[in-house]
Amino acid sequence: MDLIRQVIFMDNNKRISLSVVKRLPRYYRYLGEMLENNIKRVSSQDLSKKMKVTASQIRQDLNNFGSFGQQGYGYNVELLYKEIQKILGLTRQYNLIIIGAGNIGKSLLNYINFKKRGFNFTAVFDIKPELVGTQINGIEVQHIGNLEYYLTYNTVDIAVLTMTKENTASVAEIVIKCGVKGILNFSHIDINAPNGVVIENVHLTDSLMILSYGLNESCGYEINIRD
Amino acid sequence: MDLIRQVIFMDNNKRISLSVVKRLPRYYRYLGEMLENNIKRVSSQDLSKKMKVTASQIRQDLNNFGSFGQQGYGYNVELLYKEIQKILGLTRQYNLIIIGAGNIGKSLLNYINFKKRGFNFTAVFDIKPELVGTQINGIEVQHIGNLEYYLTYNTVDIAVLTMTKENTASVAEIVIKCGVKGILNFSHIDINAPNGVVIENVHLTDSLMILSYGLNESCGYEINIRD
DNA sequence: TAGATTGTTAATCGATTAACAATC
DNA sequence: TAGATTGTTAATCGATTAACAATC
Repeated sequence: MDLIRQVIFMDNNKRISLSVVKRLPRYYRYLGEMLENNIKRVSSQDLSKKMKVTASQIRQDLNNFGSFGQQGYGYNVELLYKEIQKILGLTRQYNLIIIGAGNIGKSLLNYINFKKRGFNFTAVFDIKPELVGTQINGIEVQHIGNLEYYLTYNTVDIAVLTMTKENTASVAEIVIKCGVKGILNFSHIDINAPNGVVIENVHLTDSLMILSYGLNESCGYEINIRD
Repeated sequence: MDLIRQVIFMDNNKRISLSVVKRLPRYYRYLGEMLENNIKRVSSQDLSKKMKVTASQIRQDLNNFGSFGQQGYGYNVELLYKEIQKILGLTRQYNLIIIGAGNIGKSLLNYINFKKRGFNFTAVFDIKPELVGTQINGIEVQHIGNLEYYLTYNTVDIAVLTMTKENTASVAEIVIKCGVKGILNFSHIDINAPNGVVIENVHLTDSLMILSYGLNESCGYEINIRD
């Protein structure tokens, strides 16, 4: 759901559209699988068949960031994998906090893959007094009142918002004020973010509604969605 | 991440692009809020300011489905809300099953809003024997071996896949074979679906990677993403 | 009626695909 | 070298925005 034309400006004035950026994790995943299967090289055509995109798009996408292939040969899988890793910023570690120790918050904390990728949860906050002091996957839940203090003395890269939508606006304000530059928003409400703050929304209800639309053949639609 | 050009064909041969469909839940949400606040009418311009999209886009989007406004007046909030509800197929109930009783599966089962919207969980399956027979929010976990039998004798609209990616392909195959037409896929792998089956992917790792890209200012990017 | 705002056509803009020269 | 495949430019396609006649 694009509010505003979504672009990322590179310092050399070349614009990388969000459509391109959103495809990178998928390339990264396919290349990772090939790497595991000991596949050494891949042409844009090979990859296009596997991924069901055009070879043209793959080459265009990659060439936004540099020339990683070789004419007549294709791409070295490991090299390209590592390049995309760098482009995506996955060579560093990130500190994440969760605000809202409900069910979704808990599942994220227990999801082992994030740590493997360099996304480390360092703190959890909740508004409910009865949750404060309890441990989730080794992290003690703090009261939301501590949030601002915590942010002042700790570096946080990404705040994950899993609280009710009523509190989202005020919490987002604190988090942004304290310099957090990335927000993963699970609450079903929009966040007003200034430039320089990146927001990713995960709206499960929206996803179900889109499914619902697709399923609703009673009104005569024929469906052909993929994403 | 569009694999294939994403369109939905209406029976009158007009194509509704997925970009349009994906915006509908957001319109629906804003109209719902207005309704709660007793706002009776809204012009495309009013709405465009609130939602930070162009008025033109709103009118174009809506006119894919019919003429719901009135010149010189705008749109009746309640009427438009109900129209979008109908378009999205939210006037009926859906039966959902969850395959994978892990943390994400559990949080979805406990998420009260789905029921309110007509999305009812009717069964849960898992491969782990120790989980079978336990209750989650009043639903007994069944062994995955029962899945095919269950699908044969019960109507299921949407299967939510929250298991490990290793089992996703085989489970998806069963589910599709048994006639389930909607899949909400949380596992980090692509599902090969035939025409007529709608898939929504929720790839949390991808979302984090996109955030990571946006945060990575060290390589000189200036960021301006919204979604 | 006059003002406002839709529905819709036309113009623009951006993203995808095709084509091909460069070159490994 | 000959064949393959990239990087990149040009062509196409689709989505967004602008404009305005219709009309409430």
